[in-house]
Amino acid sequence: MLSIGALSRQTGTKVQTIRYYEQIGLMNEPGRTEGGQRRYHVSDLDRLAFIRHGRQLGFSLDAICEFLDLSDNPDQSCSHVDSIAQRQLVQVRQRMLRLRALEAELERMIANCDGGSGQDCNVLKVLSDHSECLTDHDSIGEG
Amino acid sequence: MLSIGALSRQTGTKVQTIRYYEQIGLMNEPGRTEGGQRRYHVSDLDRLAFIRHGRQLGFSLDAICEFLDLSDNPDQSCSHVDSIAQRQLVQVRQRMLRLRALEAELERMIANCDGGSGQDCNVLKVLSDHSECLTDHDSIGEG
DNA sequence: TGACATACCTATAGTTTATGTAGCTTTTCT
DNA sequence: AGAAAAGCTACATAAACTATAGGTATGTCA
Repeated sequence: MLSIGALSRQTGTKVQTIRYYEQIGLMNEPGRTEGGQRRYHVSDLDRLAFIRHGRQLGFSLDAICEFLDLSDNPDQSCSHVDSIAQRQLVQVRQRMLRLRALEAELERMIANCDGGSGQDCNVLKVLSDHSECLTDHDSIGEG
Repeated sequence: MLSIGALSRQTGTKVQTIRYYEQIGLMNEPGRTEGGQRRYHVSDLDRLAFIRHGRQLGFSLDAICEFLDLSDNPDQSCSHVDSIAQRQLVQVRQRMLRLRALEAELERMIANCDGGSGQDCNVLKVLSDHSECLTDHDSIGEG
């Protein structure tokens, strides 16, 4: 049996966050000691690790909820889950492209700076460029 | 001159969000019509597009504020610009590293998912197996 | 010109995903 | 036994939006 602190340490999740996940129904209510402290099973640890991993990959708690549902009743089709992951991958790739542009611009600015003359800053230009982003307007939140 | 709705459509930003950005000082207060409606210049559109792209890349509004400062006062002292740019560059590179790891994982997830039943859904497998995960533990929020 | 739909306005409250704090209780360690 | 560490609830705060209510402007079509 694990205390909430043990769970916290082993998953890198704040204690409060674990309680929050319980509150919103993402984690099951665990058993309690006589004195009222939470005690978890290893399966809870797995579930929490799953959730955190999903968050690290950028999935919303809602999406993770769907993953967990599928995992709880594995007879359903997983195509929906798959499409969520696909969408996430598209976003990740778009972000990388933009980051590369931004990296180049920052490097250029820093180089110019060393040269000592007055600089022009194109940071805004590289990221305000609309040409390659017609498809992802709705992609800030995830689904 | 663009209405707030036009700005909204062209950048994929909710009208409320644009007003929110104005409220917190990220967007300048635009001119108004006689009747009190906001009217924007194309430069506002660029600025907003920049902000949205920055957000899509995971930068906080604070960080975006710094970028905008660089762009607004390009004749600031070199050392100031340089230090901000350096710091942001570090962030950008960290972000790219993380995204590369995520990309690999998402690819792994999606591979072999034929939309069949959840029994052998790779997405779920990848999410529950943390061992091959290269992403670092504390990297969920942004800097 | 006038009606009407649509877009816009302000103000306020709610959402998501947590994190922080206060004041008290339980567990654990020596 | 007594203290320190960890846990408890409840409430507050944060960032970055998003929604709603109730009213006003604007633009278009007859």
